[in-house]
Amino acid sequence: MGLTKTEIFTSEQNQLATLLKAIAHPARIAILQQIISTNACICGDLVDELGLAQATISQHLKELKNVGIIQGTIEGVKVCYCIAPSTWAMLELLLGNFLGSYKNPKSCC
Amino acid sequence: MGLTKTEIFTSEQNQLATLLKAIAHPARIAILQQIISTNACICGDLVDELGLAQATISQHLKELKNVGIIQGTIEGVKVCYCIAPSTWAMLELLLGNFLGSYKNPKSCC
DNA sequence: TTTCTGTATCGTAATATTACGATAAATATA
DNA sequence: TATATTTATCGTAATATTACGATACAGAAA
Repeated sequence: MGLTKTEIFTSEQNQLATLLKAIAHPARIAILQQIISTNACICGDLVDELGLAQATISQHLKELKNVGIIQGTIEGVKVCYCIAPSTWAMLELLLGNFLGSYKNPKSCC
Repeated sequence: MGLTKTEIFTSEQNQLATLLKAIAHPARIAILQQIISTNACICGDLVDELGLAQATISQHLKELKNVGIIQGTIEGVKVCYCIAPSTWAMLELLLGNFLGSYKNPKSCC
């Protein structure tokens, strides 16, 4: 137990859940907001911006990278991260389908 | 450790993360889709529809209820669940702000 | 009242997540 | 070459999540 039973769900449900889980943490939301706002990519400035240890930030970046939401390129000693457009678009698509399926109707209860 | 440092993030970041975390599981996505599609509310039919034990479904419903995404009313022996419109709207708003802030530009790396 | 039905809760095992210090690895600079 | 800078990884402690059997609880039906 303690293990999500992915095999009983559709790949779309699993995919959306995986992407959402990657975003469902305030630190990772903050990281993404930083990457977006400094539209040029950001590096380890994140450690200064947020109040988390360098190892923790690196771990969060790894999670975002693993699901493909961000991508990084090495620039000398530093690493430059940015949003991966295709995954971002996929997230918007899946979420749009999901959220849009609820047509705010007669709330029945 | 092992405890998210919510105090260093904005309430908006924390709120969005909390809502997303509630949704970021395939079983809870499936539950919400069932509730939405049978626009009349659904009860413990969820146990038949999904392949999870009754205790597990009840636990997932509790999580969705705790963050206010669904609401339930007792109907005799059964319980009728439906989407809570205001929380759903809040989620759409916060997510729209967040996802919309990325303007798919010159992916810099 | 007794019994059945639907749901919630308790307890628990397996696993995952979060955070961080310490350290390694890689590149730049002196 | 030696040293500093930046990032990744390892190890680990604290906590959270997922799933389920067992059981409790409440209302309906017999």
